[in-house]
Amino acid sequence: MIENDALTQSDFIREIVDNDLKTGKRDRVATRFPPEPNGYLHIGHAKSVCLNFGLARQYKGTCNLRMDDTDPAGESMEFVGSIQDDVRWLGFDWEDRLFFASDYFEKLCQFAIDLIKAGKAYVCSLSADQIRAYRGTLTEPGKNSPYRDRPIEENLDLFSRMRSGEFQDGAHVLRAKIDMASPNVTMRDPVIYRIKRSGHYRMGNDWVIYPMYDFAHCLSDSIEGITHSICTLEFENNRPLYDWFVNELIEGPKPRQVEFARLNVSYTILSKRRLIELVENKLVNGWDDPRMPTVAGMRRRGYTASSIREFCSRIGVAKNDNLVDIALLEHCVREDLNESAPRAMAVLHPLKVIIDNYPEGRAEDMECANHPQKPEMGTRKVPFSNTIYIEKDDFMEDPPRKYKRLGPGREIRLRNSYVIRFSSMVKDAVTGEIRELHCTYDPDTRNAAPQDGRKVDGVIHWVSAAHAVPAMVRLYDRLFKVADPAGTEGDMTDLLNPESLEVINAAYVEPGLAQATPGQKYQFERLGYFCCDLKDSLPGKPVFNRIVTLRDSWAKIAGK
RNA sequence: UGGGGUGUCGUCAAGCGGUAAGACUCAGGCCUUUGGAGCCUGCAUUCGGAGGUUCGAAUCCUCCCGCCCCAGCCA
Repeated sequence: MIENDALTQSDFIREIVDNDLKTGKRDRVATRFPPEPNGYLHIGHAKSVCLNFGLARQYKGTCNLRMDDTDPAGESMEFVGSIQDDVRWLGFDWEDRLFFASDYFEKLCQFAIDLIKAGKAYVCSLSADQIRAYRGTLTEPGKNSPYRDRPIEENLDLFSRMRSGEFQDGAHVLRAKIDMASPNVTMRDPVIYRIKRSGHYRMGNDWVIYPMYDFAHCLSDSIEGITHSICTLEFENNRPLYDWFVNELIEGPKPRQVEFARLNVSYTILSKRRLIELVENKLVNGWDDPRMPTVAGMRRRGYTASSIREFCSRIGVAKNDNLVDIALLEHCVREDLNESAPRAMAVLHPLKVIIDNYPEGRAEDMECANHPQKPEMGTRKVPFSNTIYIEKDDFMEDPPRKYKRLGPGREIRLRNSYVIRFSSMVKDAVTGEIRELHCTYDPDTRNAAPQDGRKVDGVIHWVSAAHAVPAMVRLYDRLFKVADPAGTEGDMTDLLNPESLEVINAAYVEPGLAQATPGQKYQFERLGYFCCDLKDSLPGKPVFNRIVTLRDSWAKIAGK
């Protein structure tokens, strides 16, 4: 079912894996995708999911799904559930290997005791501020904590009492004894356990001490027999620490950390902190708002899993800082939907057209192809009558030269129907706004060229006024108005695109769409791809989300 | 001014000493009952800069410059 994947792809990570296999350093590949369940997955996570699960598939290995839940603040089952939904929806399967770092708390605690016994860890009773001060700066070495040389027995006793809840939050921490003068700040006696009485979404109040990422992650990898621990570049500084813990505590084959550049996409933001902000400040309508770069948001918008996979495959994997053009994502979506989405007609901004020489009360069923290049997708019948709606944009009172649509004296083809000619227009006496158009049709042109051989260039879509179904249509656009919001100064709120959502309450769709199934995707001809909303659409009262517009070469000409 | 990483077309990204892939974007053209789709064409004499090694360098060496990450009891 995964058609477009990485089976033939290559990148520096695959080269490393190839080499580890070839030299016999490893005889299998085991990866893991380790999100912290404190938010929803976004397109950046999707890149990591595709990489980790893709590697496993390519090398016939395994990829575990592991919740990296070592800091209870902000973690919840809701997020655990959404993460599973999203990974599964993206097309990947962790089989029976769903793990939780929190399930390793007991083992991790034993590892910490091993470290203390080896004289490589100590309980430090400095305050958070003091620890910071003792750490030194980027250019100056740190100073040893006065508690650094506590006897092993005392450390053991204190750590055990930390665990049993004898001390207040923050009273003590357990630290690795490495090197306060290391030029790499992460090696300056990092904290590995802290006291936190917040309660854990899974473990309840079983624990009051929690391991830090640097300690828990590498050991979780080791426990699971991970061979290649793939993470993003900002953890490169932490690799010596990763290796230090593993070397001190693990025998036999050790996991190898490999870092790649995290994804950035133009006109959006991928920092989890910022996304949480958007949701909590109600700047968007939840994690699955179709404008969000979250997997849930993209799914709701109507993006397909395969187009997201294709995107992840096309952007590659490297170590350069990057800002991938969102146009590439949109391209992947169009490319996929062009193949699979049945066509339909919908009028977003209706302008009434009366065809004066067409018998009133008469209706004809027009046979329409569901896909112009794919006859196997069949046809459908769309009713036509003397009063139709066309798009306001498709008429201009004083059109420019290159405009190929309706105007005074002009003739155009109605898609899947007749050729009509403009006769007159009716304007509002007060506002001057065009109220309706009167046209005549050429009866010989039903799905046929005019008999006299005259050329009709323009084609516009329409819907029969008496038969069309009113629908709500939501037009989504990029969330931010600047290409690189993350790299732009100022309040994020000021950078939001005020036109990222336009709701049309009174659009008209062809009758067949009244019963559209939520999640079904269509191409509304000449407009774009639309998805019947998963949550809000009702039979007879359909709601459609615009997934992405069609490429619009007229907009380019008109914009010049 | 410490340490780690990284600089190849507008944006991603191949390239691994033998003379700059591909994709997206963009610009033209063909075709078309979607100004859609499709098809064709064009788009880095040059690889952050300067030196050097070599018959030959984006690839090796030296120096310089830019950008990113690290001083959470976050991950």
